[in-house]
Amino acid sequence: MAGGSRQPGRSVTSKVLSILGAFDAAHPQLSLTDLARRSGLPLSTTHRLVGELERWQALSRAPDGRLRVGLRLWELGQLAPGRMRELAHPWLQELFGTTGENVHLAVRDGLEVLYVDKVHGRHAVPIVSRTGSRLPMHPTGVGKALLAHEPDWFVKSYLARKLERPTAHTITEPGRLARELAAVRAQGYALTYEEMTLGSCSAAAPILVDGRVVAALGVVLSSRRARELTRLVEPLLSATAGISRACASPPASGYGP
Amino acid sequence: MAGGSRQPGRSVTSKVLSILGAFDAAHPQLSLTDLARRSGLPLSTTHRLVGELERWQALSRAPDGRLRVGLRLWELGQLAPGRMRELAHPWLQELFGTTGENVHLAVRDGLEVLYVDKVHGRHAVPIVSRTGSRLPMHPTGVGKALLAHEPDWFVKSYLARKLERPTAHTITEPGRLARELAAVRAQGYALTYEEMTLGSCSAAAPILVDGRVVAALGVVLSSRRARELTRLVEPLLSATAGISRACASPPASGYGP
DNA sequence: ACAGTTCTTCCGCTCAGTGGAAGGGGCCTA
DNA sequence: TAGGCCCCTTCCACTGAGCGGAAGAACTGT
Repeated sequence: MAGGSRQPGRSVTSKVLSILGAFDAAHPQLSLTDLARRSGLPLSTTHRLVGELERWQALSRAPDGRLRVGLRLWELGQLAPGRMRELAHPWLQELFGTTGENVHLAVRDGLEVLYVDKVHGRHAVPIVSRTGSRLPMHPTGVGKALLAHEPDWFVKSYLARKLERPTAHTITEPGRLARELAAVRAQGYALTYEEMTLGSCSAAAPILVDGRVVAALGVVLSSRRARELTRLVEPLLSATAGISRACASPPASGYGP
Repeated sequence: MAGGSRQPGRSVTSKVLSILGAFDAAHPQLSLTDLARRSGLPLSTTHRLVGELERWQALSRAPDGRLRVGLRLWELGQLAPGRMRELAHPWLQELFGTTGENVHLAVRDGLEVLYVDKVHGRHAVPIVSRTGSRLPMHPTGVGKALLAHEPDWFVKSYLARKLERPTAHTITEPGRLARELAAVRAQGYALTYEEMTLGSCSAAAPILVDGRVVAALGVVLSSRRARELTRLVEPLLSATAGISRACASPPASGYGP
């Protein structure tokens, strides 16, 4: 038999998606063989599919011949629900302007926070989060701000899992975390002290549109300057208020991230 | 016959790509039927493929049930060759800070400019270009800056086509445009006066890495303030120089847009 | 109630997709 | 120069995944 033992039950689409899914922040470019390995597809199949994807510029080749995500996909990604990002960006800039600190916009996706926008200075800062990266919710400022406003059942099921503990300061004890979240909800913003990364602390606040939390805005700074954090809260809150207002007014339809 | 007259010679991959390709800036969300129409696929086929794409969050649904590009594709797009964008962004911000005007980063893709980054104030500005949008080269500042540094054969073939003429000020006469490009190359930057959009003028300069032009930086402002344009050239050039330096130093590999 | 539109499901035929294997090319070390 | 190794590309005969027309379900407006 020529086809030998194929792998039944996998649609072509799922194969294409396996290929695309093989790329991530840690592996932004892959050789064909690596790609086949990571996607779990036979080399020849990968080869053919990659050819088709390349023709459409969904994938492109680095100078060294390795494959990477193509411009066309970037372009397509720009169409993803992004009015929020676009509207919010000027505020991120303004907040960056007044504070001089790294500013982030993030949304919840599943059980993680997805960073959707970022403004930072050009001087080398420890890169905790790139645009497009994901982190768990409980150790990050934006994550706590988002989680605090989720319905009870959601928080409960979040807390019920085994929580990662990236640093010794991470709060993972369910009772304490629940109290922390209640405080966040009450005061309208979240603070973190080295809960995700040693050396960094942050302040974050939720952005509400029509009473629903759609995103969170966060500021990160070096933990040596932790005491300055409270001074950042006021400009942070005025930025989130501004964004909320901007999002609330226009013809409401389709706010995602 | 059950299959009836299918459409042979189109791979599943190409169908998936037709579906994704049906989305563009003018149609960021589509109903299933529209999607089938625009992609040229039978409704039932579209339906099935959309289902698979949705499962992977490559597509998602707007509150009204229409389909749009999903978060997952945005995330994937963030992996597209973007060191340049990332490195350059702080300079765009700085340039925006010193000039207060809309700042763009663009690359050439095919015969068009693709806007890859943008910094603008929050006050209503006529949105000429969104991140991810395309425009022809000859009427835009960044386009002229990029085109001026392409090899002769490329420019020749560009000029040989029928050139769009979005406004009465657009330069489409090949001889005049060629002279204009020579001037741009000589002085190191390009200026436009209402050549793309009435009411807007711009200045733009190329970004060189290892002697190759990889992108262009542009500033747009209202044409009422056209005489201020020349004052923007110096900060513009210092920004492009800064970006060039930043791109040149680190381990060179894989600069795209 | 009825006509129009959009979405979803069904099903048997068939050809596009499949993946093992073999062939080509580059780059080491001996 | 030969041999070993890895990665990429091409080939081919089999077969089940994909196909799309058609029927039905779910809305919507009149």
